[in-house]
Amino acid sequence: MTVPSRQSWRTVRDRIHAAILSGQYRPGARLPRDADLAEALDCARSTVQRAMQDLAAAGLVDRRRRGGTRVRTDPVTRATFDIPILRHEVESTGARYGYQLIRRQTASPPRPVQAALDLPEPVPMLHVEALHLADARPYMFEDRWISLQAAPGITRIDLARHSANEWLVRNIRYTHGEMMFFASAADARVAGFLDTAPGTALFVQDRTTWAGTRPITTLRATAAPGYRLRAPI
Amino acid sequence: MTVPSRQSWRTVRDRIHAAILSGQYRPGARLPRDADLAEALDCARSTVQRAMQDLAAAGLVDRRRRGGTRVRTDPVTRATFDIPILRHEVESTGARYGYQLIRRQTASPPRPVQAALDLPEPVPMLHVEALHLADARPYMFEDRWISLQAAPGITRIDLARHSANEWLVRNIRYTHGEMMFFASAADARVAGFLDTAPGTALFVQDRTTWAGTRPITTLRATAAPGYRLRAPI
DNA sequence: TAGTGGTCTAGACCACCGG
DNA sequence: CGGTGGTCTAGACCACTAT
Repeated sequence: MTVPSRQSWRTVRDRIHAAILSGQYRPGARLPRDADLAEALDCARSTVQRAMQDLAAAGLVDRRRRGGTRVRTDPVTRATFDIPILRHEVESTGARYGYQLIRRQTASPPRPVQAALDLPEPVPMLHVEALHLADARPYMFEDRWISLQAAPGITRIDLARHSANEWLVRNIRYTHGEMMFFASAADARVAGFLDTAPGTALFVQDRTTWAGTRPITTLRATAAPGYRLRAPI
Repeated sequence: MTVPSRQSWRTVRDRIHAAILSGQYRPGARLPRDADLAEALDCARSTVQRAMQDLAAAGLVDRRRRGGTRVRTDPVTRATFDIPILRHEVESTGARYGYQLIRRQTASPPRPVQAALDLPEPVPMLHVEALHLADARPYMFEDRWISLQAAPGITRIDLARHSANEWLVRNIRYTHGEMMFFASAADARVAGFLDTAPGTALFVQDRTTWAGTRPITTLRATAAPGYRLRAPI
């Protein structure tokens, strides 16, 4: 008869986690194999498997066929964070979201953009510059290049009213991408948009997305002073 | 008879993902329920479940009991990144790692540190300042406070030879924590350590970790100019 | 309250890799 | 080659919630 032991895989995970925290299994130590843990914890092996999968994803243990499961000697600190639609990010702080188009034109992207998109040769793309506002104050300046091949529909959008950000995220799905975060001193132009002094230290993110091998868009977003990116770990 | 259909859950996931990308299921649309998808894709329901779990974790779909699975209208951009041990981060670039202790003393933490750790009242902690080097050049300046209650063993470590970073990560396990990233202008002292001019825009990360409700350590790491944090999405 | 996802079980075979 | 994790299956019951 099926006798579900009423313990979720999370409980099993936490028990194993606690055992590691307590020092029962030291860094580098090998844990019992799944089957034995399952017996000890009175659950099915697949439940242990599910729990271990989570611990491995969190970077706490390392699992190898034949090699067994070991407590990682050098656990990585793994953080996950969400980049929401800017409108929601702003509104979640209680501020009113605003948006302002600065530039919209078709052009051939400069070398750095070509490189970021892995373009072998220049292809006309849509270049958009926009300012996102929180309570009418500058929040983030966006400099974006959009592939007309990957997102042809973008040309029919009134970008003075709708942010390319939102349209793209809602209409063009990506398979993968890359983000880069760094600090940069504001140049005169960006400083002007963000209403700050040139040279101010600003938080910048570059983001590029693809659908398969086809680039969709690459973006440089420069946040106004005071911006912080949070991530739980 | 058991007839494994030789398709991994990843294949099932990718087929569903492709169907969404192709527009077969538009944003907001409801997907068939797991059981029907399983039949259509000729696999077990648990395989579809595993695939959907991944798509939901990636933020592409939203799953609710009774409500079914829907393509997210506002998919979040979710990034995961690893914060490795600095020694490894430096060495992976081909550079030689160096480490230099600047300060080590027991003291009562200042207000901001108390607040970050949720400390109701001041408690003596170990304060460590150190400089991490890449090929003998400044790489990152670390300003750390360590709970003597959570990590008593740290007092026996020769922090002039071993970075607190490495010892903690190898010996004290945390249950959760928080990271914050932002840009900051170098003050005179940090500028001196990082061999740059005061006012330079620098990439800063604050990191705090707990074991349950007990704080372990809080850290502010200021990277030398040029530092970039990468994250695949 | 009915329908859907969430989880558990027991068993099987496979893929990888260390000894 | 043998042992371990990875995955799949079929079936069952549970938990949540949209209707």
